[in-house]
Amino acid sequence: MTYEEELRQERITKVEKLREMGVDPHGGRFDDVESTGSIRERAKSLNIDTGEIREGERARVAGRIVLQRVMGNLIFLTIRDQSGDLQFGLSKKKLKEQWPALKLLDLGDIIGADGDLGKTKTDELTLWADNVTILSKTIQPPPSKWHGLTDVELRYRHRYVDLFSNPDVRETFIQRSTIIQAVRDYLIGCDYIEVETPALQPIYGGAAAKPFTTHHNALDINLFLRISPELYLKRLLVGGMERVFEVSRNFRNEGISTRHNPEFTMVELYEAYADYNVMMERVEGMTALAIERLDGNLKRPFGDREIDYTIPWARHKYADLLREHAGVDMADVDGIRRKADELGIKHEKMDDAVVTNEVFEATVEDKLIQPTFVYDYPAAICPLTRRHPENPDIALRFEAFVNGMELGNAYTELNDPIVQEENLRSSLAGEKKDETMAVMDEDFILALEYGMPPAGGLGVGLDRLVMLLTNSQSIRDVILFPLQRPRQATEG
RNA sequence: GGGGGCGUAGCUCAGUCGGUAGAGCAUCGGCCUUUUAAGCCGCUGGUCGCAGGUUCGAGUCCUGCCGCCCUCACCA
Repeated sequence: MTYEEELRQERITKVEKLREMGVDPHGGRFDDVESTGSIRERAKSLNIDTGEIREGERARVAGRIVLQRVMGNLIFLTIRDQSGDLQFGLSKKKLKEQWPALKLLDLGDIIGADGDLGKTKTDELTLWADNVTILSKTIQPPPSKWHGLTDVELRYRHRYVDLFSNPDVRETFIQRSTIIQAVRDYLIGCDYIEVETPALQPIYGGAAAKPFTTHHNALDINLFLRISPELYLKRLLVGGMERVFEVSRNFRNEGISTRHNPEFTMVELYEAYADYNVMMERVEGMTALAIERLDGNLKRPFGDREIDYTIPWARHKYADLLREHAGVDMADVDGIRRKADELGIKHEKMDDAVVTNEVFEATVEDKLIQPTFVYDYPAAICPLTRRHPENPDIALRFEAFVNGMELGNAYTELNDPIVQEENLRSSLAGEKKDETMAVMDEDFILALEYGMPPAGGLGVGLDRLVMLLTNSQSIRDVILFPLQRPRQATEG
């Protein structure tokens, strides 16, 4: 038996001992629990004196034992719930009958207690228990009681341990919920409705990415996990749903990095009779509400930088940035190709627009630190976007960048079915076949033929928004269970 | 796929020039009714990621492999 198994066996023995005492080691319903946060708040107005036990000031709390100080017949426990930590005082005098069971408590166990509030002589707010309920006797030892779990691999593989032993991690995911709820509330406040469209799609489209493929047995057909909900949401515009959004889990069968996870969450929205300028306001608006719900601070640290989200964000034309940072004119194809040579980009077999965008990505993107809308993209790489009325080589598209990272992407949507069909039929040299946005979807074209109102559309990467607003350097720190290569069963 | 780094007790980490694998915490046993990472005494705990190689001798040097992190490439 390994030492690890021994430690586990010792705890299993304690579980059996509890059963012999007639104590259920796994508890049950435990009503009317007050959070430790609420208790701390309540205690402020009670003015409990140091060393006082306020008889009759009742409290009922449940949580996990994260620290334990046993002094023979007096035990102090630090109990952690979602809102924070609170000290329990367990005295043999008050808990005579339960004492043998309470001596079996270990770090990591989940318990509940009723008692009077007080303060110890070191002025620590304490629940002096007169009844303790064991809610879950644990058989795995928790990690280091003050370092928590630091091994990054174990943190991701055993996120549940990471969450209860590292309060900062839990706080980040609570903030994630706050941010996404703010995005929803903002859009609902703009008269949007939330919808759900297929994640299993017979044709994938709406983005340029490799899909995951799967198979439906009963229909005997191959399906793709969506890379984007775009083509379905636009069908809803045709159907007369004028403002729709979806919080969409998208799947892209591509590399993993600090900014990419194979499954990620976007909010994608479409607004009839709007355009991409309105979408810029939507990005600003949802971000501002999220910040307001967090701490209201528009100037936020990210790594060693400070990002200022004050509205309005900077707006720059794609062509202007290309001229500024690459020193070439967007219409100067030869100049762009010379620059591509300089940058070591192999562009011989690429379409002009693809080369242009390669140069843009290499020279401009990492310069866009403060929130910036880059607008008016080369039309050829935007098959789903309406053309500029004065220049058919320009598409009414913007991308939002923060800290050199693409946060969002928006169009004034193309609603001309004839042009849309042409765009989907033509593929660009230099684009990989399975990674182009130009995948023909006959039913989508048919929908457009029935008439889609002019509209603005927008997608915002919510994982990346959460990264930025919570100062998280890796997308894995804002995704609860990021993809990891599975380990053999030998791993604990 | 290229480059760099990491992998030692349940957890957090040391381990010098190649010379008997260590500490703290946790666990286990003992003392303890006001602790705050409680304290004190005693014990237990190891496939040094895996497999080879060099060597009288490898946690340490070499090769291959596995996993993770960073980075470049890839990637709306």
